Amino acid sequence: MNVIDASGLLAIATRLQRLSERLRKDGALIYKAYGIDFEPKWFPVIYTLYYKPLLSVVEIASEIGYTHPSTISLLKELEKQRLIRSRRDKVDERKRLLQLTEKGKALVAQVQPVWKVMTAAIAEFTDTRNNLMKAIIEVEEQLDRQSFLQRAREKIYQ
Amino acid sequence: MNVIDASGLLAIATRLQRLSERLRKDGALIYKAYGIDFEPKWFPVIYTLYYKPLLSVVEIASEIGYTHPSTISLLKELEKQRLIRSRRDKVDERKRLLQLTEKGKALVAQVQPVWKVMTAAIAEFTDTRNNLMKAIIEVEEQLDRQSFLQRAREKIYQ
DNA sequence: TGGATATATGTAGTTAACTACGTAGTTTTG
DNA sequence: CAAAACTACGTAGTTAACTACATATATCCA
Repeated sequence: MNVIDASGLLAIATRLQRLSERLRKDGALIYKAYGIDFEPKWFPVIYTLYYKPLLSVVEIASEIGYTHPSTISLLKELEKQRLIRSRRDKVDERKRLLQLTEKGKALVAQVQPVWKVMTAAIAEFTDTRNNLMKAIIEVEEQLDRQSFLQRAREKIYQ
Repeated sequence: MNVIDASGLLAIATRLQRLSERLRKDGALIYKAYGIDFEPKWFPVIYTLYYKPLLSVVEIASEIGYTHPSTISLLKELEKQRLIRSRRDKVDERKRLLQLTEKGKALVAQVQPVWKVMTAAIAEFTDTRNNLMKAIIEVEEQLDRQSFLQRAREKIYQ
């Protein structure tokens, strides 16, 4: 047992990050194992545009929970891959509207079975006494109610 | 509800990362609120050297679960801050042994109460139906038994 | 109705992790 | 006991996120 794992709740951010990276790395290998040219980091944008086919840059950023500069660089990469394309919004000239190309839609069709397998695999290893996905949702709810910072501030005076 | 949150288990890596960053950011603000010059990223090394006072670069890297180049850059920063110091191992000249300086130990003494408050706050918002820390530990156990990749591979032929 | 404010996008630079590779010292082995 | 393999550390370069700032368009209000 290493010291960090033994530190209990204090290292929770580090452990969340470590688990995330572990899953992401295997995710990349799974796409490869299926012979599909798809990177895990593309998932949020592609998945979002599949279900909401025409969105602006800021709308996508908000959907996927990234900042807009991060989103822009993702979008650039996906446009270079010809998986998405954009056009100006006629009504609001500031906006650039993004959508999947035919190639992008074909890729989604190709990855659908992999997403199904992944979902099944994740369901398998997160089906433990304390369900990870539910725990995440519950903690986010708690934090929306009162943030980590606010809670810590309150405890100063106790 | 955004598309990513609605995607269920598929976006679990993204959501783990997002939660981690949310906690880390608030962590930084909490240290500041207490008027302590301490960055969340220092935690793994400082905490490890507090409990295991003399370790080599690779030993620290392994303890905190980072690669050794990442660890080296963290160590450089902490040496610059004069919170840790190093010396060659007399027995094995390849090794560099790290330890906390007096300043480093004093800083630990100073942050101890903050860590206590943080632990209490984290315990509070993770005390939900599905306990987040326990869920992480359980999932890591599952993955040690059989990785995400292996599980996905098995499902190809089903 | 035009000046102030807000919103949408974009660019530049930073950061904190990573991989790949190189060198030096230690251990193993034919 | 010397060559090969391994281990420890370090550097260079990459990546994927971020913040800060800039510009253009739209909206609001005095």
